Amino acid sequence: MIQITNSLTREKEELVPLEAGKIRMYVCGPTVYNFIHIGNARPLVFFDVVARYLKFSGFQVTRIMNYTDVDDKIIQKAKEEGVSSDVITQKYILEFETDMKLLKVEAPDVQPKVTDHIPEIISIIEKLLKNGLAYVADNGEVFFSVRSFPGYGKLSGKRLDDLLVGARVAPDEKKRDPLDFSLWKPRKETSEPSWESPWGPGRPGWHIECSAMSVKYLGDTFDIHGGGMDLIHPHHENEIAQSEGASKKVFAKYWMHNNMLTVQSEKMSKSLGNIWLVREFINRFTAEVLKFFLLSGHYRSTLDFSERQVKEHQAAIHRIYTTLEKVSQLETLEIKGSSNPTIEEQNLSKAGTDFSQQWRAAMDDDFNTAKLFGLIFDYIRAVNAYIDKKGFKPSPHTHALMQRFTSELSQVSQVLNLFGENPTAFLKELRLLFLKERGLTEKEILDQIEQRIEARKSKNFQLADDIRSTLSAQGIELRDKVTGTDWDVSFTLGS
RNA sequence: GGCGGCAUAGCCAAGUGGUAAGGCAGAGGUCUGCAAAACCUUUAUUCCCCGGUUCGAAUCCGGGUGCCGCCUCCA
Repeated sequence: MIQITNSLTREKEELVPLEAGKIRMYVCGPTVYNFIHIGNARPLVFFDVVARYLKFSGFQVTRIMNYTDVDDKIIQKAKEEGVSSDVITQKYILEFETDMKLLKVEAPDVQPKVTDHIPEIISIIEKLLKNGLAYVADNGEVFFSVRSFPGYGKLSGKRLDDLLVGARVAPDEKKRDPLDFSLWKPRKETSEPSWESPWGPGRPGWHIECSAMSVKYLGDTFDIHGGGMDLIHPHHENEIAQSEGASKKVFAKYWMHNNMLTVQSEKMSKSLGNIWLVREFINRFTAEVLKFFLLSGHYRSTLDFSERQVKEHQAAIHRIYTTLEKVSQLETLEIKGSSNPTIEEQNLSKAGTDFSQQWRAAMDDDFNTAKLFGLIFDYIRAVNAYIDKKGFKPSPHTHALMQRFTSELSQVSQVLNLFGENPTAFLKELRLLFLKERGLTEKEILDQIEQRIEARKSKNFQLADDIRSTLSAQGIELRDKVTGTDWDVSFTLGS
């Protein structure tokens, strides 16, 4: 049984699909006028995981995420750059797709654009007018009449009279009530994108697009609507008013909202200027580290970003991949014969059984990825304890135990979209990125290692140790093995 | 002013009535020429404060304090 916290009821509820075996979900997508930052990536990564887990649990999932490609900000940016809005939106849709690929996040089933759905939008507005929930102002602007919709405020818990006191509601003499919001905006300048409508040339308001596109692809009522918590009011509240006002049916059954990413306790946002672009982060630290970070806390909690946290997560993910690499080497080694499993082997087998059951339970419980991470580390410790026990020799059971581990992790990987890289290649990438961060080259390190090998041959341990400690101070750790000296990086140095 | 969220170790973080997961950092040990990785042990008598309910509360209730978000574009 999967439970999700429904923002609408503020309760954790059992997920019961409207249609057996199927889940239809809609998540608000980007306004395409800029590069996305890692705060924007949180819902992209999280709702991808939601969809993946639902599929993993046997549901057929349809997921829609829109592109908002008509908007004041786009028009403004187009003006600034002296180009048409299309130029801006086409560019940033491509950039968004690039970022999604860098993140290795699966694309939703449909990514509709507002500009391709003007007839649908007009048709909803007409329904709202017919139902007495909207009105046309003298200049051709169409407004939604908030006070005519009795359920207004049910998602955000806000009351209309309280909102008025907020004093930040823009006064506008065309509106019958200051809280009414725009469904259709008349064209101001011919250079603006506009479409013909029964109310003259113009363009849709912000909220109506999501109502029109969700209904088109998912029907009047669908299962899950997701987005960031900052969209609850007014965006999602208005979507409910429009959709339910037009169809007279329940809009979305479950509302899921991810919390914000903060920097020093302040929301990461374009307006505050404290952003890290997705591509910058990935180029420096990999998509794995970003996704690990974004899923390391529960989705309903704020997540604070700092460079220190990045290092800690790098160290954590390095630990996971180091174990995966060790295991992959043992996994190929099959020993024939028979023997009774040792106590260690029985324990590891049980750890696998526990893990298999517990990680699903964690995900069933409102997608608790943070708890799942804890379980992974438990399992990893059990595996390391077995492999690295003094005097360890592979037995006829080793192969199966390692395969079990790999197969459990690969199932988790399917769901979290993490830990699926080739361990050796990924660890190498981490090492090289680490060197790049610090302006070091692999050759410098290999040269140092050569010198140290010479020093050790001549029993000059003083020099050998000096080389080691110099490298160590730079975050490079040397490992002497029978086969030679390897090097690796230490992420939390200096923190 | 209204609505909502959060407060758990040095840092991050899970945990919604049964006696504090996990990661990072720290300490001691095993291993090692010295190290590293890995493992073992250890690090919060206590979960912002004050009351209450209960055999029992980080978890429920009441009252404070602090931080954040939304009410304007924001994921």
